[in-house]
Amino acid sequence: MPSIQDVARLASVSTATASRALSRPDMVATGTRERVEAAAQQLGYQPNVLARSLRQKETRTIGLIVADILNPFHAMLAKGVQDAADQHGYTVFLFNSDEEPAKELRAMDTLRGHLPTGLIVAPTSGTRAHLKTLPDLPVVELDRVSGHAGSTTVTVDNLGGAITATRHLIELGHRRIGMIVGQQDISTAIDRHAGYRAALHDAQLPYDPTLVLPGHHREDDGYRAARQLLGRPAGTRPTALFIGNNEMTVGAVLAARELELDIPGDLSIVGFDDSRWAQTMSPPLTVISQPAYDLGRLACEHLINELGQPRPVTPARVQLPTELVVRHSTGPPAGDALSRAPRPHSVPPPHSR
Amino acid sequence: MPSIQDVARLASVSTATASRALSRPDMVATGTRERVEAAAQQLGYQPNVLARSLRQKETRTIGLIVADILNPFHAMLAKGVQDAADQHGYTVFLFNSDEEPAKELRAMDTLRGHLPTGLIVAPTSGTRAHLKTLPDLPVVELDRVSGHAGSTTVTVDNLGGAITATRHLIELGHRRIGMIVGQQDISTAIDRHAGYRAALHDAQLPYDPTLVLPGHHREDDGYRAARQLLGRPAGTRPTALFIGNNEMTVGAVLAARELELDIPGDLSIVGFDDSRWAQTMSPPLTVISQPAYDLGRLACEHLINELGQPRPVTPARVQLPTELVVRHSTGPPAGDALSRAPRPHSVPPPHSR
DNA sequence: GTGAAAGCGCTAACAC
DNA sequence: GTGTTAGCGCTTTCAC
Repeated sequence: MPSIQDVARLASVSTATASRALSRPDMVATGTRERVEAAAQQLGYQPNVLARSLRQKETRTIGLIVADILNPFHAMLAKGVQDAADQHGYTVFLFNSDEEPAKELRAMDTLRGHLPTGLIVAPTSGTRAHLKTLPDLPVVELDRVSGHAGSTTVTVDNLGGAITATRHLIELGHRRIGMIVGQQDISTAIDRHAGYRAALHDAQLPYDPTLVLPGHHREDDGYRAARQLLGRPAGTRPTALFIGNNEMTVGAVLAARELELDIPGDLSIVGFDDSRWAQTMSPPLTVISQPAYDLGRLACEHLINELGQPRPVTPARVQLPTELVVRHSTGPPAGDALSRAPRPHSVPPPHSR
Repeated sequence: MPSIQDVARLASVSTATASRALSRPDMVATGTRERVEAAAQQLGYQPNVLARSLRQKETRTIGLIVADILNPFHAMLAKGVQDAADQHGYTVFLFNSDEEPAKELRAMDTLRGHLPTGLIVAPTSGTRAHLKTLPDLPVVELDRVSGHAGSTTVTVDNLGGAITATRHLIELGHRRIGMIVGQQDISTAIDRHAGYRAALHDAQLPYDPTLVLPGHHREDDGYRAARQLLGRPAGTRPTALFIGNNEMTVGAVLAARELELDIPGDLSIVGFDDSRWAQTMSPPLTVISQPAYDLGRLACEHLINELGQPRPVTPARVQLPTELVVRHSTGPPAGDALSRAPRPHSVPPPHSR
């Protein structure tokens, strides 16, 4: 790798001039600039980011910690962050916490040594404590909030989304609506749970805690919780399910299939977060959709914007709306309008394009 | 951030000794070592990776360029790479090429400035040329091969997988088997196409080029190609489709649904690459499955292993097997055993767990 | 076993 | 406008 010394020598200038010519062209005579540029070009010179960062104490690097890159929602968050970072000349260090606080802490330690200019994190239950190890780093929390005082947050309206989802089921005539909820130390799970309760309350329906089962956001958790809820004797079994995240929804749908329940004839399902899977599933799933890409993009842009500024006393709170997308996994409960006889799965309607 | 100077001062030693105590404990007296460790602990010292890398000319960083992190297959590759890197104390810089050679080149330029210890890349059509800009960097090509002479490659047996897939359809009685094939400047697409031809040839079936449509690996390409193939008049329309990647398979399935074709009654489908979508689709899809995680893991481990060694004349070629997973999207052609009357979609069998 | 000193490649003060 | 020089934080000779 040629260094700036090589470039300077070839252009017959000092390294300082070469450096200026390349990073502050206006501080240098036109002829000199051109000579330096030609030399750099000829040698295929690429500045050593390490040396520059060490000197400037500024790496133009952003740390990103998502919970699980295999989850399409998180992959989309990452994509949004990366595209925005790219556009502003920042490089992203991506880490997975796999929802494990310990892994998240390891990622932060590694990151710390790389002196990122800022950090974007989709929090786990440990994040609030872990962020204390990075006192001077600008932090944006993405999708979930940890409670750390100094973080800017970029989230969706989880409460509103959950209310809308639950209300949709209520309006269809459901009275026994189960919920599969995420870990109660994760903000999104708490908010969605609260929304569910609020919608029931608004409709003057009782909140039955036995209809609410917890999971850890994984497909398996959704499967197990659904088996348990749907295994209840007829009459106490929920006629509809609101499920707190995308992965658990998959599990719940598989459980319903295994029990040969017709969706939505025997059971209505609303998931949180849209995906191709939800769209092409049969029947296509009614969901609360989230603007995942924009969430990631905005998190990154807010972070970069804040870098110049002094730290405000109250960090920004960005909240994006969600949207109810009604497809074919929700309908009136069986007792209402339809016979309880088992029916074949309906043919899914053509995918709209 | 405390520096090693701070640690040294607190432990009343020179920076040299502090450095040794932390990275080469055996070169230092036990008492000294303990004092330094205590000081480091107390200050929350984290070595500055930039300074270390600059000095050692070795960053313990691996560049990873995948085609599309939103594609679950590529996300899984990335996960495999990252887990392995993590385990060996390496940090991964992840980039997306989005299948665009220009983006790939940009990623490589950025990467170059960060002096990665090695590079893992899922090639685009431009990779072979681009790698010439990184002459001394150990490179592992992942999933696809670019033709670059110096790269170790970690791939699956695409030829064998395609032969198996096509033979499976032939054995079911299909004679008009269409293929939707990827870009013919991507090695996997070439190999899968060749496998398809080879299997036809082995069965003494003619190769009909009008039954083979190209796509650029995207869902939309699969959709369009399938519409075209399935729009042919009955009698010349293929009774089965072998599709060259996961995304295009989604598009093809949606096209078949739109045409209200029963799968597998009217049309058998085999996809390349398994996924949760393929498993939970109705009907569950017959696929050639690939060990994506292992592919990523092995790519990383090979790269790290090679770092010490001198560059061998002939780089390693690692090839992992694929596996035919027969589910319910393949069956005998309609003319053979079943009526051509439209039938309702069959109820998908319970998901095995 | 430990310390002094040099230097990785770069940029920013400071001269001129 | 340009050159000289110092120094970012670290590791590594080379002395002792």
